Amino acid sequence: MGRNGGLSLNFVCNYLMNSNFNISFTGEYRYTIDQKNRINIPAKYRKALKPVNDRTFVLTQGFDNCLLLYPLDEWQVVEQQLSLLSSMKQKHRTFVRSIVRFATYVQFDSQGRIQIPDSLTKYANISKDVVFIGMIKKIEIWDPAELKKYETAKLNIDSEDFEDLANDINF
Amino acid sequence: MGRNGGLSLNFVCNYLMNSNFNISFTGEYRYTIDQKNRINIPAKYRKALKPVNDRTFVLTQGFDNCLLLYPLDEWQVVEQQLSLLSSMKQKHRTFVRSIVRFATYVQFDSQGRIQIPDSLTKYANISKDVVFIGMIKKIEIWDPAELKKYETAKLNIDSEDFEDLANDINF
DNA sequence: TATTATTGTGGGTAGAAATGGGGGATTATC
DNA sequence: GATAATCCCCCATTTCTACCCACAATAATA
Repeated sequence: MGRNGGLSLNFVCNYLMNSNFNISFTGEYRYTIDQKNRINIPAKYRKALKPVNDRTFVLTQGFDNCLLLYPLDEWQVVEQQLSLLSSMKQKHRTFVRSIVRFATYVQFDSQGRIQIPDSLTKYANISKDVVFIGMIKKIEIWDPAELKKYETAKLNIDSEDFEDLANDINF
Repeated sequence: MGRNGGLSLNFVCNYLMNSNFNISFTGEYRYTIDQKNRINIPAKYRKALKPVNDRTFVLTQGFDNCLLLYPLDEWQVVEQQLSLLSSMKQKHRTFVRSIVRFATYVQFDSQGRIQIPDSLTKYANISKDVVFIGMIKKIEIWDPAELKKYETAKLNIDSEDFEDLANDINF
């Protein structure tokens, strides 16, 4: 910082490009939702969020009854792609609508919480507890019961597929 | 700005990201129309509107019995495109006419409301309630019943297409 | 172990947002 | 020119939400 509280250009550049902020989202965390539909975002995720994002995520519907939380800049990539789809084609319109329709900009408060719209808690069957799962560039939010349901359903997934994929990515 | 004239980090970040005016239209909101045919524009959309637009949108017919609301500057892009179509071709003329003919400039009042012409409420079957759906660069306005009708009709859309599209855009 | 910082959860409150309605100015219609 | 219709600005009320403070639980540190 400059001596009078102003920011030097070097400082800002370093801050913005600094590598602590390339940290990805990993791990699993469990939290509770309060009466005002607020949930805490795991501190690790908050710390991993680049400052350009200005404490904002985009929350939307994912597949399999979970919610997806994108850092603002990651979401803008998605949007960019979506905007390339033609609004003349019925199929494309429907697709864009189904994704964007539930997307909400959420900025966490000074306590680190975001508010979840009713439509999304309903979609994900969220009532009391919530599980965060880091997915590298984005975050999944599950109701614990839904997650379990999904897991047991997928337990007998062909483990060869799994191995194939693992090989593909050099895991 | 900081209290002593220095720049806060948030301010700098916002400035670098071109402030909050790159924010797009997302999410879904429900409002009611009043006796004077006025509807509130969701505060989030108003905030996302660039100041150059001077509180004005262009309202017109969309596909699927919904209305479309373009920020003025986005509409100008559309007009630009339309003007490239040949006026020699009958098909083009019809297309241009069908879009432009119902386009109305609307400026929201100090309460944040716009007024909807009768011809458009009639087209979209709007009577009492209204659903706004953000579509990134534009906004759709639906009558709830029409929307539902449309949704149930599209429920049996090929879900493979859906997954393909989702894969394409890395969602 | 004692002490301090951080994190997660609860709740109150000022200000913003949503909605309804009045009334003057402008425009349209006869 | 008189009347009606419409638009635009203002005010009022209720609902909602962003922001604030508080505090317990946990983690970190001396």
